[in-house]
Amino acid sequence: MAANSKFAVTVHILAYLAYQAGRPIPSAEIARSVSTNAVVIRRLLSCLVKADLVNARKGVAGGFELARAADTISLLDAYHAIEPRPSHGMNHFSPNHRCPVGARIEGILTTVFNAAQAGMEAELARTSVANVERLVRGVCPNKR
Amino acid sequence: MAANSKFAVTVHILAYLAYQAGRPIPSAEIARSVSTNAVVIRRLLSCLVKADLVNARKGVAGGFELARAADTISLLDAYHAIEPRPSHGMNHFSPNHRCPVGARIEGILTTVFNAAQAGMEAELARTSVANVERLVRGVCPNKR
DNA sequence: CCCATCGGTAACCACCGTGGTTACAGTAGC
DNA sequence: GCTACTGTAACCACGGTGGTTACCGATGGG
Repeated sequence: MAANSKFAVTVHILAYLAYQAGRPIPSAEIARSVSTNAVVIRRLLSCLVKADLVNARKGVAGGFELARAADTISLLDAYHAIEPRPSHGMNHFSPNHRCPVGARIEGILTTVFNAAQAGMEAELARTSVANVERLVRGVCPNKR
Repeated sequence: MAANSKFAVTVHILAYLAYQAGRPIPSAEIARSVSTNAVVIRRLLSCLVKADLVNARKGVAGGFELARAADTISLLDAYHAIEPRPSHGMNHFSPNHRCPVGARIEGILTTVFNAAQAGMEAELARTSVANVERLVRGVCPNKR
């Protein structure tokens, strides 16, 4: 997954849990909706559980449920749950420090990337799982 | 490159061209500053030339130069030059359309991603190559 | 109890994007 | 024509990641 596919599937999962709220949903059922393997779903749900966005119940008739009301879970919460620290691709980048440009560019790029990231995250924060659910239901989008 | 490393190197290139303005810079010299191979640099510069951000001159004493003043080239211009259409990782994502959630989620995600992308791009647009060059020189950042 | 159902993970494979490298054709100036 | 460049193609190696199988542990119903 291009790092965004993970996020796309995650939002799909949360929307599904919101849409089918009221009972525990097994990973196999979500996998059918996403058209992928149940393990892929559980891998992502494992992150969501660790971030306290979702509760898991094992055993017969177990499954997953949203841990809070859908309108208190933003897509930014989901993003942070599965993408802990955006590496910005700077790992493969170690310029020549003997060059005046190479010596300073790293810090500058970090600042630029942080700003860009913040801009993106601000947008993600504006949409909640409840918003997505309403869109799925086809009713008024009602952003915010 | 994690898709951002390309961008990191691109900004480095542009900053270098601005810093060393006044003469054509061969790719080998930039490669030394970035600590990578000259072909990698030329690959990216090829995109920048196609986007009319940079001019290339072949032959002896040839090299690359900024095509416009550094303060008229934003980092967003650079981003668009090397990342034409952000696929959002949605290529690997084809949910089950027989499920009400799967049927609608794709369009919703596209909207969400576009908004997030717009937020990021708005931030990139706020910084010009001249800003980066000034930061490299260590003088007043003077954003915008 | 025991068994069916479910989450949680490890292990492995295949694929793809991409950085690095070599090679070579084309071009421009001396 | 020689030399110093760009512009690409071709190839390899590596890492990230989606897909799959397998197995352990937990839970609750009979």
